[in-house]
Amino acid sequence: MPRSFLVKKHFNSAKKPNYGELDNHTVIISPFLYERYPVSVLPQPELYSSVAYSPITVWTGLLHPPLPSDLSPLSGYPSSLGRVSPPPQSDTSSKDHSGSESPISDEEERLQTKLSDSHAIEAEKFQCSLCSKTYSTFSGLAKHKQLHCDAQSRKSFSCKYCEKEYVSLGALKMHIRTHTLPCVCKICGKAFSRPWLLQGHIRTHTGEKPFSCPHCNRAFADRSNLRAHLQTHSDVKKYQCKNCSKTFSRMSLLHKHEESGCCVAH
DNA sequence: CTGGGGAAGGGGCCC
DNA sequence: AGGGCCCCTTCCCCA
Repeated sequence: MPRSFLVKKHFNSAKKPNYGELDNHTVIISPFLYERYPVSVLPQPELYSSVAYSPITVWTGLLHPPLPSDLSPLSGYPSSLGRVSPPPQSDTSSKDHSGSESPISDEEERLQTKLSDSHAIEAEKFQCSLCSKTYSTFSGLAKHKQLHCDAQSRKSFSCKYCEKEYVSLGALKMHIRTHTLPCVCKICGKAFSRPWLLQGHIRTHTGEKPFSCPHCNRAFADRSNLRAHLQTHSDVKKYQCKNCSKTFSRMSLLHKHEESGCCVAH
């Protein structure tokens, strides 16, 4: 049964994924998750998709239409910042850059030499513009920036589907799941970004509510919802209006209160 | 209109 | 590195 209220309204649809393109991305959920569901509506084991979810599929062009070849996972390195983009096919070999071999490419080395010449004239020490650490040699500064400061201060991994950027490939992969939605409910076909989100969704089919309120008889399928419910038992709510000191059990309620004019009136 | 419940999204942390 | 989990937040619906 369609639950239209579950469909998030996207005010900026340009950034949202095309869910219709996700047919080939499925995830196998352990049958025990379905065990409480009536057998007649459960998918038979042989009907389970044999295409297990793999983050690798993000990069292998299973989406329709195929992704532009120039949008590699590491294509987000902003060359304008003087950082050399890693080879597109060597994303798993990034550790090589920290090995005993030269961690700096020829191109970057030339750039550093060029910069070194000009900087050496201006100062005896090489100072990191980000954390102010100083180094006696430019190579020392370059290594510091490559291994620490640059990587932490600049988001280097760009999403190929939207404008978001991340400091680590792992974070980017996590985010990309929100576009590819590889976890598909076999009961209703709804897709999710992570397996545990799907598990939580399956509880809406099974009716399982493992999180019980210690103060009343209510139970919840989601821990966060229980936490929000516990606020209703509290005399002093967690979220307080800074103007009238009224407290609310949820931030959304506080926001509603503020938008209703309390803050304007004061 | 307000408060609460249900469902879900997403970043961060830990193992 | 990847998966699981935690936590916070948001959205929608309903009483």
